Amino acid sequence: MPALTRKGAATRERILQGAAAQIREHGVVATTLDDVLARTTTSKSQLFHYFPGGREELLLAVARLEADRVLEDQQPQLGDLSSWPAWWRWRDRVIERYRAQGTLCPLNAVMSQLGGVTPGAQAVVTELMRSWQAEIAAGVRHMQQAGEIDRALDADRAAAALLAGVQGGVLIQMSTGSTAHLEAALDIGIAHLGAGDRGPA
Amino acid sequence: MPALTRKGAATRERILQGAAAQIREHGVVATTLDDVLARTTTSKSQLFHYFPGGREELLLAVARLEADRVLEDQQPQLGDLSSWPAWWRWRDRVIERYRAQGTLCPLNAVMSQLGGVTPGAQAVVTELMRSWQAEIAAGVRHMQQAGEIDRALDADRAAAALLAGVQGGVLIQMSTGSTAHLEAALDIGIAHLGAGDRGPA
DNA sequence: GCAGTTTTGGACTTGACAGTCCATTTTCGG
DNA sequence: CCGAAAATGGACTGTCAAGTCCAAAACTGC
Repeated sequence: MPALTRKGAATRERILQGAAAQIREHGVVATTLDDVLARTTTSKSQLFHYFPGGREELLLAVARLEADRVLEDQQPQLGDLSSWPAWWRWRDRVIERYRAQGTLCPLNAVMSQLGGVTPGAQAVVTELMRSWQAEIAAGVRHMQQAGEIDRALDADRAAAALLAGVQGGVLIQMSTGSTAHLEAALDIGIAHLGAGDRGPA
Repeated sequence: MPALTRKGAATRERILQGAAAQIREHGVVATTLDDVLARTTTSKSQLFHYFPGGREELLLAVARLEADRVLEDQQPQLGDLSSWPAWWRWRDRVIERYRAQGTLCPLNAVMSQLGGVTPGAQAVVTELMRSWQAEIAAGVRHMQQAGEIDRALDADRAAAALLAGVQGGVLIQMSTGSTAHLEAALDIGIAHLGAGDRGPA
């Protein structure tokens, strides 16, 4: 890839964002390169100029974008799990986020397109899970420091279980449209950390 | 659809099973109708004869098949959650099942292909989740009857959370290849029901 | 303002795959 | 057996989308 002019960088970005938007609206399967071009008023040669790997490379770039969004959308709550009310605020944020997203999960869709095949695709999700879990675990440790959670608890393991609950809750929501499972997983998961039942709402 | 001859029924079944196998091995995206035909030594006209809706109808039929497998593969353990050792046996069974399946989840793949678009597709998953959760909840209630679980616990809600944990654990395994999250979700989820830590292995 | 590099437009190639059609063979009930 | 209904083979079509290519335009540094 040659050096990028300011104009070039802008075009590349336009294509990327356009692809992400198109996928969010219509799903991966129904998104063709021509759709993206039409939406972004660019041409084939440009797309392949900035994404020499073609569709696959573009999809991977979109996956990275979406993975970042997932964590950003949970901030600042996720980064500050330092009191029980803060935990419940995070819970509300997560539920609200996915309720708004509806039954279309761009990341999951892109992933099952790229399949376990692509090496880079796995890396994106693995890294997302890693940092997500790390932030939750940090919150657990913080609460342990504060004496709010039993120090005997394995913070990483607890975070892993809670994360799994969230993932599953979202997955189920994709199919059923209901956030009931997500809510149950979060409520019970957090309560299990030692928060008792939900305190002051 | 006209009446099915015995031979006809056999052919239909061969196509269905062949499609399922092909998808399990190569994923949905990489599975074409011609692949299925080649593998099952059938012809185009047969496929469209038995699945007039073409690819989409076939995919949906495969989804139903796989959904059934999911529950069957957990029996008899899932149907007999009547003691703590039984719960842990179920846990082991689930983990073993998904470890064996590896990083390819036919059902999830088929679903994100059919998207939230198809009405029938959602129904398949929704029904799967419903009965899965019902079986878990039945186990919880059984344990409550036996005095092993606090009767104040909401069985359905607990089952929902546990199910979400399992789903998420599996989903994460698809990407990372590790069953760590699945194990954590099951261990902590079951322990939370009141089993304390894992008893006699 | 010149030379080299980057950017752009868009026509063209290629391949693949879903779905159609019809003629032929097999099965089934009576 | 016999006629109707079902099953089968496989060639054919149409479409659609990914990716290639080259020549023209714009931009950059000097």
